[in-house]
Amino acid sequence: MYPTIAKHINNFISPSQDELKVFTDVLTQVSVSKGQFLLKSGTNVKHQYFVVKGCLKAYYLDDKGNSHIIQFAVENWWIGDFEAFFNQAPAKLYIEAIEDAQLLSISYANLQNIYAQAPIYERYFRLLLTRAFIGQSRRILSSQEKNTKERYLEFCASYPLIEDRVPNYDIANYLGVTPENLSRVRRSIKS
Amino acid sequence: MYPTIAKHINNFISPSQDELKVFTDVLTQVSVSKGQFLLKSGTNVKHQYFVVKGCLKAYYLDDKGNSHIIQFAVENWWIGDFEAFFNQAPAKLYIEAIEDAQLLSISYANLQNIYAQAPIYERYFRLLLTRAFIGQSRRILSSQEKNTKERYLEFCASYPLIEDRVPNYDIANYLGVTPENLSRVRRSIKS
DNA sequence: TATCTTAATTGACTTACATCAATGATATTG
DNA sequence: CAATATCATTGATGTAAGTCAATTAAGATA
Repeated sequence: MYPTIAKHINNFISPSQDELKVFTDVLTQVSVSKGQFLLKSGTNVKHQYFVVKGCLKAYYLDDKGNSHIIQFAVENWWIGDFEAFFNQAPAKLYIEAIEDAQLLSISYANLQNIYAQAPIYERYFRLLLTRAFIGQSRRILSSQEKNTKERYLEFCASYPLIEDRVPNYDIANYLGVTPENLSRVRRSIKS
Repeated sequence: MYPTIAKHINNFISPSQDELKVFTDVLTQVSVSKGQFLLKSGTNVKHQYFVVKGCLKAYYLDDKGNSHIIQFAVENWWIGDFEAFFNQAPAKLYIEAIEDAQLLSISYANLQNIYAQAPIYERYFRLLLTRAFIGQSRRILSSQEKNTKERYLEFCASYPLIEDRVPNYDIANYLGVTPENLSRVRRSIKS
């Protein structure tokens, strides 16, 4: 049952068969085609999503109508509007499929039940969060310390799987620069 | 015993008296005077610190010799080189007292014991991490979406307690701008 | 209080990146 | 395959913020 996510969980914790079942039993399969939305700003956030197959982006649309990509997700990543999920508030993010995607979703209510039934998952999400927190710290540092060229190279090194699956303007957006600027930077790298 | 941190813990979880004791029993009191270091880059990171009194900053010194403030901490905040602590690796950060400070420290080994003895603390740190993760997400978004003036105003609104305790050049550094630029921005706000 | 040090401000100049506009390259679709 | 839309690249120009240098203000120390 859901071998992909089971394997992922086993990378962080060592649940018993029963504990594993507690988790996988409440998962639901979800599919989205390229260009479609898994979540839209303003709607209620009931789920977090684990990517079995495909590629997605999570972005914020600001007052001026500019989008800001918060996160990409490929296989074995969790994605969602984490803040809204945690606070059970309306979404501030859009989540859109960059490729056709298959996901597993878990609801807020089910996750709370899991924490009660199998506290080992407190640890699982604590470890996931730790990793995500460290990743974000690096991103903040990087944005202050490095210029666009360095950040782009770092991005390519850190996300070799993602780089070729995501259009350039999305990478530029993620890095917080214009596609024009990224284009020039990429040319300067080649020469 | 350590009422400050006990109160903080009770904001997130509801431990029994015994569980609370498990935690507070292993805490150690630490003091640092203004200008002194709680941690220096390259040293082993054995502890995380809870601020009972005072104000500190955590910063990274890059290859070019520029510092980048990652975090400020005042009363009731945890501070440390979280990545190094988690990976039990040498510190990349410096932690320096901006005001004379009193802290409580917890060692890595003790924390692992606590997780085993009182798993409720998995939850405590999961919730702390969740909050910190959301805060970082906001900081990343803010740095992309907003100009210096807006970010400075946001900083003042978000950290009213910290603003008056931290020198301007430290705030500028945290925001990722020069003190000169922040000075001009502040003037433009007054008028 | 006077002295010394450190921080904040201001001015002149430079630069990295944004913006606007046009062209070239790739996909997508009838 | 041609037509059309979308994305990437290139050029010209504007601007926010950086850098360097000097001055003023505020703390610290004797």
